[in-house]
Amino acid sequence: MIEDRKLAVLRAIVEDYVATQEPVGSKTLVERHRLGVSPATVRNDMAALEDEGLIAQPHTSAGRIPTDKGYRFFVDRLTTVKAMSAAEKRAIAGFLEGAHDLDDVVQRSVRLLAQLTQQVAIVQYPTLAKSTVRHVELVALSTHRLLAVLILSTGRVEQRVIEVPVELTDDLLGDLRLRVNAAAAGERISEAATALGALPEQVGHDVTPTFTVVVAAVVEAMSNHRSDERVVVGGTANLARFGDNFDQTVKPILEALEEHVVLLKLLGETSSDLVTVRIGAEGPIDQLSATSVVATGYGASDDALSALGVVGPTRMDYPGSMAAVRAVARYVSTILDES
Amino acid sequence: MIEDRKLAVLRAIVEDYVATQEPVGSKTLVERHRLGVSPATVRNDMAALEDEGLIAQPHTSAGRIPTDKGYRFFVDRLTTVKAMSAAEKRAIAGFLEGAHDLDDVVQRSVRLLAQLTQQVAIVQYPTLAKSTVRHVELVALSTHRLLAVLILSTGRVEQRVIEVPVELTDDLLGDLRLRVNAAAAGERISEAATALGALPEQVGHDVTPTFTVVVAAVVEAMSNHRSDERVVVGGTANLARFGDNFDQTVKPILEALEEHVVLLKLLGETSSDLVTVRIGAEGPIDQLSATSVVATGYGASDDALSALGVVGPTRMDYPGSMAAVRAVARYVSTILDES
DNA sequence: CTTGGCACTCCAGTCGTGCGAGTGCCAAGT
DNA sequence: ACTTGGCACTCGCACGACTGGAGTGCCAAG
Repeated sequence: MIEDRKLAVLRAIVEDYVATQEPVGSKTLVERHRLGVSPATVRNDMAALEDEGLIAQPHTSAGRIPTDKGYRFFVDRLTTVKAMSAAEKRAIAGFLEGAHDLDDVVQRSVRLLAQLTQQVAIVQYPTLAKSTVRHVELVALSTHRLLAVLILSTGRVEQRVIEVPVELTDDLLGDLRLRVNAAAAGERISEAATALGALPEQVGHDVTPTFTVVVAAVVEAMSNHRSDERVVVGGTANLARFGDNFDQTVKPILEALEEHVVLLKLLGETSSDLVTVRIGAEGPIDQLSATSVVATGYGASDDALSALGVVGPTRMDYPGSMAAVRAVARYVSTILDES
Repeated sequence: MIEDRKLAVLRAIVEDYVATQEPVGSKTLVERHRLGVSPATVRNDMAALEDEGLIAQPHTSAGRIPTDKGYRFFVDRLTTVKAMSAAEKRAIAGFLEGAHDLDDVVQRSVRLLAQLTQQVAIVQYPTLAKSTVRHVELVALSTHRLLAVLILSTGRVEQRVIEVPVELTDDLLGDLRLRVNAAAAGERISEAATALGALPEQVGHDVTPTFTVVVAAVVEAMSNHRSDERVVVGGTANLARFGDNFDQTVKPILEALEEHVVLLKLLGETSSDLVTVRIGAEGPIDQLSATSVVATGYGASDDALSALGVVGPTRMDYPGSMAAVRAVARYVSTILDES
């Protein structure tokens, strides 16, 4: 039971500090939270918590603030993801309902997430890896160039300009289109790639080079990491919550947020159905060592296609953020499933 | 000649203040710039400049800083856009060369511009308004839904999911595709829209509703403002140059930068071949009253398709920014022309 | 019209000082 | 074995006074 109270104290410290952003002392603690004990008792517990490395004081004779380890403990053991209220659910659904476009869905999700959590939101575009090829369209741009447009089941569209070695005729283009679609349509892109690879061998000798280059471009477009790498960031204005001295705290974060490759690493390690929380220096990115990341996978039906989440100061409302991230991920998944 | 010196003083003040970010006094001024006169003389000139509203002092007994009006004067009369060095030109060309994709071009341009100017860069996607329709592709998604993909000469791709009232057959789809392309391909989108409008009347009574709804969706996709409205922002970390008190200065700017609609207004009023400079409160957006915008149109050949520019503190390096903006706009135009 | 001189202003940084929040420890109480 | 009130102690921080310096405006002389 003494253990229980210690944890209650930790929870209270975290909640208070998150709310006020100020180190919290024993006295204010017992005032605000109804722990049925005196400040002195709380002080003893605090000393113990400090020994365990869960809280720390910025300087002697200041209140305590949670350490990264303390937050970790809080998140792992002291928190249950609270469900969103019916009103919030309606708001989310309503906000995402109007989207008619993949871009639109992603865009709205970012905004929504940023607004709900009052933090920086990141949404990764649905990954190609697990989607199927709906259609491949080839359009002649000039005599030696064509545009390949790849339409995927997730609604994503990839495009490539391809230089071809021979002069393009309508017949050749038609043949190409037919064969490519026959081989690729309906397949998962990994399978489509192999199916396409066999194509050039099946056609007349004269057009083999053309087939080769086109197939290569289409395959490249399929497996292109750049497309997986697309992420959208929003709510950067919420970085204001970080407090002052911009240069040291916020600037590196903004820089990291522009490195989309970096963000993908951040989101990449999330598992599908669980909300992952990475606190402070736990993450792989130095520039974000003062921030926490709450993320989760999302996507149609069973397997996760992609990920979304929020980035904020370690001092953040974890339960709230986790709930919001989870809720948005679910709604986005539903919407993607429908279309 | 006294006028000449006054202007030289103004120029010197602007340059100094931009470089140091500190109010500049008469003494430091004569030291740094070789005006052949004494501080006292400069003081007289400064008093005159202040009367004219071109400079101001934050408080008595501090140096002077330029007012918005002063910057305006500086930009209009005291500055010639300096050409980029050969090395810089090569760097720009090299940076943009690798792009093979419209998205890529835009993305790289933003980065480049942000890096060159050390400020926030904004690039608007090429406008649809003046591009022509390359191809319209219709793909069946299910029995009553199809995906319309609109491929434009700029390389932009628009897509719409359309619900159709009748069951889709391959024949119907083929007919649709044929007719729509015949009407629209090669046309500017305004003309394509009218051409398409006539389509439903030319087909059999039974499929008219289908044609109507598909044509409507395609036309909507063409004229859709959302596509014109796409802008990409980069280099927000450079807002650190603003100095401190984040909340009051930087936060509203970040907020404004996320409102893409707002940014379009900002870019929208730029003329094609000239670099437009909007200083401080001259702009239409309150939140950006402490910033200046340097922008220009860009696009293939004669008519401007779109715009790009940078946003920074009024205290910015105008000649440098103008040069960079102009240079990048030119290179992007060239590249878009090629593809 | 320029220039040196001079009195004046006012910001910014420094140094003390006192207050208050918070702590740790101890002895007494339950 | 815990809890609790008391108490001395520690610092950070806000506040105020002070001062140095940069900068100004004005004036009279060149």
